[in-house]
Amino acid sequence: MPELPEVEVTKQGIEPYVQGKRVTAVKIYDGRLRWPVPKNLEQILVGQQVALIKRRGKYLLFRMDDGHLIVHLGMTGVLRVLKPSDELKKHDRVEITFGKHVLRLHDPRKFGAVLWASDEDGEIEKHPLIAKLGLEPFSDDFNEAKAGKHLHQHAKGRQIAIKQWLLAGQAVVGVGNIYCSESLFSAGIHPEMAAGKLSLPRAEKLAIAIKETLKKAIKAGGSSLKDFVNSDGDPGHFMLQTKVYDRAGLPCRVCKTPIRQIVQGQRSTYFCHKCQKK
DNA sequence: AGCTCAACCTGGCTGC
DNA sequence: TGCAGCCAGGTTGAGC
Repeated sequence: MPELPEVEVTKQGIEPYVQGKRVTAVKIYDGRLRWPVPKNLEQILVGQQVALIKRRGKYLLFRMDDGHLIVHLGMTGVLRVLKPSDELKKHDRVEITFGKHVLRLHDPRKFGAVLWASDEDGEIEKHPLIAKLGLEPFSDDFNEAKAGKHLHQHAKGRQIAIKQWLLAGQAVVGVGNIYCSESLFSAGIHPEMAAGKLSLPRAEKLAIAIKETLKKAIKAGGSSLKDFVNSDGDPGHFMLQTKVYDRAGLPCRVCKTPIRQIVQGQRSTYFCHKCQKK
């Protein structure tokens, strides 16, 4: 599920149950995630309070007394707030208890991560996983005046296809595989164009497209994942109205030309070859 | 430094 | 039904 919108919606959903609360227990059901979950996580966390939760790219950073709990949902991770008595489900990996509520990470494919970054190891912004991330799409550094210039500057000289460049998240974070195709469509940019060919006007158009796409998706995510306390956690069946993603062969919603699917960097890309120009 | 590609892991779907 | 093969929202790390 998780691209930036889902992570943002997850953050908003769990915040009321977690912020200001103190950890009373930790259980690791299967710690073999992307990296091993620290074996002593319980020892570290119990007694510590969550000051706040920040989202950085697709990472959730729980500000604790002595450091940060880093959580990433990978491809299939879901964080839900439940009651301690709620039945464990297959693929539940880690749970953190805050008195009456537990936060459970459910992650079938185990690409997610649960890590501890102590304050003793320096600022969280300098953590190896965080340091090289691009700008936050909704930050002031990526505002209307700056965003296009930033993208233009960052793409300069790059030979890589713009789809892969954008997806890499070194210019701007949070644009996953779905919203990457969607944003490029909205900006009228062909995914195979060399990133370095991005003109300033088109960079500005792309910046707007990215923000609009993510903003709409956050709204949609909000309607698809509404009740984090619900013990069955069914996210519902909200169908995202994509313009190109997963629409291979179907008519473009603008010009009716069949949508094409190609593979770039081992990932599917969808686009309209008539609406999107190199 | 930039780029490509394999790898991590499980489940669901398609087609024989 | 069964089974092989392919695909999937992310990201790193090795190797050129």
